Amino acid sequence: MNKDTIFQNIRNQGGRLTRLRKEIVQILVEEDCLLSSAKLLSRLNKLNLTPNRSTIFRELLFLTSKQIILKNNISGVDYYEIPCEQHHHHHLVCLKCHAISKIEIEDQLAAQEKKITKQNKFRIINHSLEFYGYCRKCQI
Amino acid sequence: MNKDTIFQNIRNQGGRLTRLRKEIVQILVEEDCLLSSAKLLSRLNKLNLTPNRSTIFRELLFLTSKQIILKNNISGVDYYEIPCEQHHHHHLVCLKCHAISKIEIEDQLAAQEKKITKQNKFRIINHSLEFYGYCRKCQI
DNA sequence: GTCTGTGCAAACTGTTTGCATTCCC
DNA sequence: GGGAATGCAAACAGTTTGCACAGAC
Repeated sequence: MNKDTIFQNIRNQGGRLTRLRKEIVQILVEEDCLLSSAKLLSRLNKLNLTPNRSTIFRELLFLTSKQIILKNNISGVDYYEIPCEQHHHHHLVCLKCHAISKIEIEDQLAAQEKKITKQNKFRIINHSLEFYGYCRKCQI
Repeated sequence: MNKDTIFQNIRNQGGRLTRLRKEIVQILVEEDCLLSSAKLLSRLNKLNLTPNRSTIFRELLFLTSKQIILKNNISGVDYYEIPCEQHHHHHLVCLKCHAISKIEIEDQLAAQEKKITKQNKFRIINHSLEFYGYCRKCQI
């Protein structure tokens, strides 16, 4: 999803296009992976935008509620990303430096979900799969 | 792993067997699924044990460090369970009532891990897979 | 002008830490 | 008796909320 489509989407849903909101979308589009509120804030600071943290949280809540971004809590902190409609992906999480990277693997999880739903009477909405370990830099 | 083996294991590693510690192990063995510190505390209360919360956290840290239990953070809160050596399992997490249940599915994740490690120079230690949705009771 | 978005301060949840006391072995 | 375990209070991180003001449309 490119940023202008997203802006249109926001307008269509009655949202306003403030500088902050546009920059946040821009940053998330460019990042193309999970980003924490703290990292997002420091990115904004570099653009001379110094919003209050509560504003960031509210903005991320807004974008999540409009289904523009997805929230994923990893080890206690919330991360956000723009979903990629074609390829559902997973993440590699470094236990030392906490870096997160995307990974695309073939899995039959979508197929499994149907089976699980049937067998367990549990209606699955989504899933999250993270691999924890040590990234290249942190292995030594 | 049964509780007496665990007690022996604790003794062997220099840990003491206090009433609290024994009850916590007992509760986790019986639960046989993820339990939060808060739920654990309320189970203990029913047994007329009213430890301080910090004691609970320290106890769970102790058991984790001794590899007797595993910690899994889901949506911002830590859950603990006694690992099951034969079958690695995953979890169904209800988005409404937050109930967590075990699920065993055939996956090739162990095989995938080797491939990922090779391709990404990322040494995987473990993974976590959770399915989010609505449990039987919460589906209306 | 209206209603959404924002800043500020304060509350909140889950977890961690320092220090003095208790009690297991 | 010595060291591990515990209670208590206080700190901490990440997130949420109430209220007043600012700014997009």
